[in-house]
Amino acid sequence: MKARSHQEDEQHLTEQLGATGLRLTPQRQQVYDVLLHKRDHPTAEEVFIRAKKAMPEISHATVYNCLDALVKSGLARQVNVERGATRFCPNMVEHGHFHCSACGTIYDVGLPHELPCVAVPRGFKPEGYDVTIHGVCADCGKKK
Amino acid sequence: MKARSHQEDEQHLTEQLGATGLRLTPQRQQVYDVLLHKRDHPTAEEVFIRAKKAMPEISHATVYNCLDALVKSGLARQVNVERGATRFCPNMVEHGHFHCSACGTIYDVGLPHELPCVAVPRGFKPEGYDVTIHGVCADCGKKK
DNA sequence: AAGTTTGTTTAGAATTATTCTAAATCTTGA
DNA sequence: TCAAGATTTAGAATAATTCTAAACAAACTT
Repeated sequence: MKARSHQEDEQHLTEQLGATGLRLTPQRQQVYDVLLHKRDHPTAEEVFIRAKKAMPEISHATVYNCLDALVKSGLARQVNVERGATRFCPNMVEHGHFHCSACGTIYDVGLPHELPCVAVPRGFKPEGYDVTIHGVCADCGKKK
Repeated sequence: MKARSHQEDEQHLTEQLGATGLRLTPQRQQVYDVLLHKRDHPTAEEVFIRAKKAMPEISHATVYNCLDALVKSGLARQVNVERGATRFCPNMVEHGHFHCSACGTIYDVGLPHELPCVAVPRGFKPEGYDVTIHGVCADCGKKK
């Protein structure tokens, strides 16, 4: 993975948001930092809690707004693996998610490159796809 | 698709539920009928509304309970394509979902058979997977 | 068949997740 | 500097789901 300097990071954010007609604000920066810092697919609520540590005045609605802004500009993805809160993932490299039904953890997993050839009906325009694998992770498999 | 008689249908339900330690109740039958009748990936709320037509006394909690029972016994699948209510699908044949970002409709789509070879890390036990394709459906593509 | 256990349903309360609202603040450009 | 548009905020409102305790129902015991 290519490491980016803080400078470059900010530039990247500004560009991606800008391309969608959105501004880079301290709140959006902060929310993005939270996603990058611990890539455990947090819910909006979890992002809110973490963001508040560095920015106590940030509000609930703003976190939702920021997350939406990041998703719209291609800086993060929504992850819906089960009933309940949507989760967020800043990994924009093509990958799937492994959801452990025992501990609930979501792991990023690689995908074969042939996947995009799913047969969508004539006239349908695919723009992206999500793959979720359900099962039991190595840790939970052992514990049992 | 193999058509099943009402008789056979009931037997199938009883068996599948039974294997999970659950009983076939009129409510579960009704909820399953609703799913089979209109396969448009309804939310629990929509199932509730439809089920009430034939069974006015059925409660909200029961619909959730029944849907969970059906999912646990392999008679239906949960479908989570975006933020918001979980949807349900009685099609247990391997397939993916195409989610139209314009109209919100979810279509069942075929999947290539090679898919299961996704590379899960050593020790992980995959039990099933979901594929969702996001994009614009044929109808919405035209309208624009 | 009566009693017991276990599973299921019910209404409604409670909780969780998300969106909305209106006012305040900030940015940008004229 | 002023106006327009974007963003944030607190809190209210709504939506989605789960919980609770009581009533029912089916299956199991004796």
